[in-house]
Amino acid sequence: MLADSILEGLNPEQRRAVETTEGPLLVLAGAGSGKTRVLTSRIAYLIGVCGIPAESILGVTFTNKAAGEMRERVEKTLGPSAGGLWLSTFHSMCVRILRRDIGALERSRGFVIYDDADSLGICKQVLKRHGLDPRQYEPKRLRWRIDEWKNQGLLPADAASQAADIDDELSAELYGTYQRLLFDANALDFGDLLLQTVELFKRAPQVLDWYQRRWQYVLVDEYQDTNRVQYQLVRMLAASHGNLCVVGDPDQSVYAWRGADIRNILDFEEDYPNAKVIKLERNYRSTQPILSGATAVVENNLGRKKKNMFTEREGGELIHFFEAENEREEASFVVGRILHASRNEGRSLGEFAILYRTNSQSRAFEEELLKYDLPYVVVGGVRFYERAEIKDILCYLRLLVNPDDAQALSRIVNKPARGIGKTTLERVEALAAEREISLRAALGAFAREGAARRTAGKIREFLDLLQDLDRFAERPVDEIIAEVLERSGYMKALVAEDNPDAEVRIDNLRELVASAEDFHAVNTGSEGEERSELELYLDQVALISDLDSYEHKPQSVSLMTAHSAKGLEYGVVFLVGMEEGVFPHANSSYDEERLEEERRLCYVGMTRAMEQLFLTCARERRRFGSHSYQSPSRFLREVPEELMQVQHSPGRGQRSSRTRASRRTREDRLDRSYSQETHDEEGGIQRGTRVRHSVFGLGTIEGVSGEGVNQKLKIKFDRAGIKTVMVRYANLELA
DNA sequence: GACGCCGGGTTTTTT
DNA sequence: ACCCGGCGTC
Repeated sequence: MLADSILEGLNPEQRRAVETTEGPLLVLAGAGSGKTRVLTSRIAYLIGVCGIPAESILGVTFTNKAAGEMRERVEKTLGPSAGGLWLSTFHSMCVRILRRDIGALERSRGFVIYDDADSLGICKQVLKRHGLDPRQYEPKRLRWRIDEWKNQGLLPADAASQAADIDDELSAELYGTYQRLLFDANALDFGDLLLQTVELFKRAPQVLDWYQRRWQYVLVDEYQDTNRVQYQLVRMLAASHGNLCVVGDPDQSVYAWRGADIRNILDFEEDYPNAKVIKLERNYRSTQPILSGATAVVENNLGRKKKNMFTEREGGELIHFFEAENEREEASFVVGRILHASRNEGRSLGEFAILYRTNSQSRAFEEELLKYDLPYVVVGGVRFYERAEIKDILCYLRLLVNPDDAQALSRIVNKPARGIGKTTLERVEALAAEREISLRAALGAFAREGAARRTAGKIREFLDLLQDLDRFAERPVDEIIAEVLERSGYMKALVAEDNPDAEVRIDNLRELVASAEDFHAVNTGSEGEERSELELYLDQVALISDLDSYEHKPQSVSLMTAHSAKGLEYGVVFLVGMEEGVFPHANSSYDEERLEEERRLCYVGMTRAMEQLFLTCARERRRFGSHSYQSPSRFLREVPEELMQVQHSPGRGQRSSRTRASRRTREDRLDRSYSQETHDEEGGIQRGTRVRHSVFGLGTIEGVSGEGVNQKLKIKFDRAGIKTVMVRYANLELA
């Protein structure tokens, strides 16, 4: 009965992938082949049909979002019997393991997780301690090198023994110092979460044994994106029983730059000799021209495992191609098509996605969407938890959990300004290094011994503040944050700034408090946890990505990089910026392997489309503030001509007939309309002014930012709430 | 120690 | 064009 309902609607290959429960299994799942469905059905089958307890199953994905969706779908099929199932990302799985068992490595379970910025800060410290000039040996390069080693599963000693030249030897030594500083701060960086878990399993076999017994069935999603450490981790976990199911698509491997090793999936059959292989080649997503076009592109990669993808969605529109004069025209074309299709084809805005190679490309499209008041969501870019003000407050919180957190301490020691500046901090850091004590201890010591009376007083005040805050550590997180904002004087200092920029930051902090309230509300159920709410909160924010919080809004256009779009699908996709140097990216254009990765990324982008796919490029584009002229992407030439249909600029003649002169008039016209609009608003713009917006109605100006044509207004509308609009597009009237 | 100006790098993709 | 860090001035 249950078996039937789980297997119902699966094609023979999918069904086989679900029913082959024992032993190593590789599922090669092409784009749109129902991979997630297979994974969730398989889990449901293991629990509901084979009678495997949910807690014996481990499912690993790359994003929290994917894990959450999978859990949701399994629970829908099975109800409460899915409880105890472990579905998580590699990173959060490792955090949970380490929180429980890192004691076996003689480390404290109360470690904090360092993000990229913290790691970079440590790198700077390392260079300082080795007396190296950061201009000569760049902190970023060191950070990158260390990350690379960690992705390969190498500790400082391994790195040193493999060093090929003097430069590598030095770097390996710096890596050693880096690890010591992390250790002293009781911190682990992203790479450590994986690396130290492998290390734990190596050094404490009884711990590994415990997890091997616990998880009798291991599933890994997006296996083509695993790096060497993740590979080792999976191998260790599945070693005793071999019940390992990995799902992936070599054609969608786009994270080699982050250490992903495509060999992991290509060599699976060698690594696990009795492995079974199932290919899912039937595409349920895209129409024929889209699938054929995308496949034609990726077939230009050499050394690729051949797949024969097919779709039953015969017919369908050809792939549309549009070449714009510049990025403004490109954006205007895309948004024009969205307007047209949403009005005439009855599509909701949520069915459209604009995909690009780099985050910086979002801007032109955002401005154009703003112009027509079309709601949109940008995924990625500057992440919420990385904004300066948010990080500041999180650093205060981190210090409540881990007083040794040197990065957190040095970040907030003078935020808000409290008279403990750079010079003092440098002296304290030197003292900490010299006596091998924590930064916090060094602060105290400096106040007692080295500091001028004035400075000593300020340091004491600061240390008192931290101590004062400590008593809130066990309270709900939103309350702790509120206390920090209040008692540190952080909020007061921001309010005193009294400018639109500070107001945005205040809003962000309010949002932080609100999201912490949510966390508290959701989290109150899990009482039995021995870890405090604050600790759980910090773990979560450290591992959350922008993509995780991306909710598909049915009434908003989605904007994101092709990388972020992996695993998602949309009715209409615009893959924009198809120019040499942009896509493929200039940095990847001269290396065959990297170029192939760009090509796979193009394949990923194209296969996100279900019914309509638009490829666009611009002849001219502003980059780094100056003009650049690029030829159309080579990937465009790789799409068979008969699958493409050239679009022409709306309201204008054929491309060939367009002359410089006619373009000139157009630009003149645009220029005129801008200056006119700006002129209309002159003198009327300031806080408190009442204005009327054609869509949002009456509102009060709350803030002004930007200059000239880029001037933006933050307006509190009586009915529509607070919105930021660009003056030149908003069509405002004084009310 | 705070503030402001200047110069250089930046935009590759992110758990 | 923008952001950040470094350096000089107050």
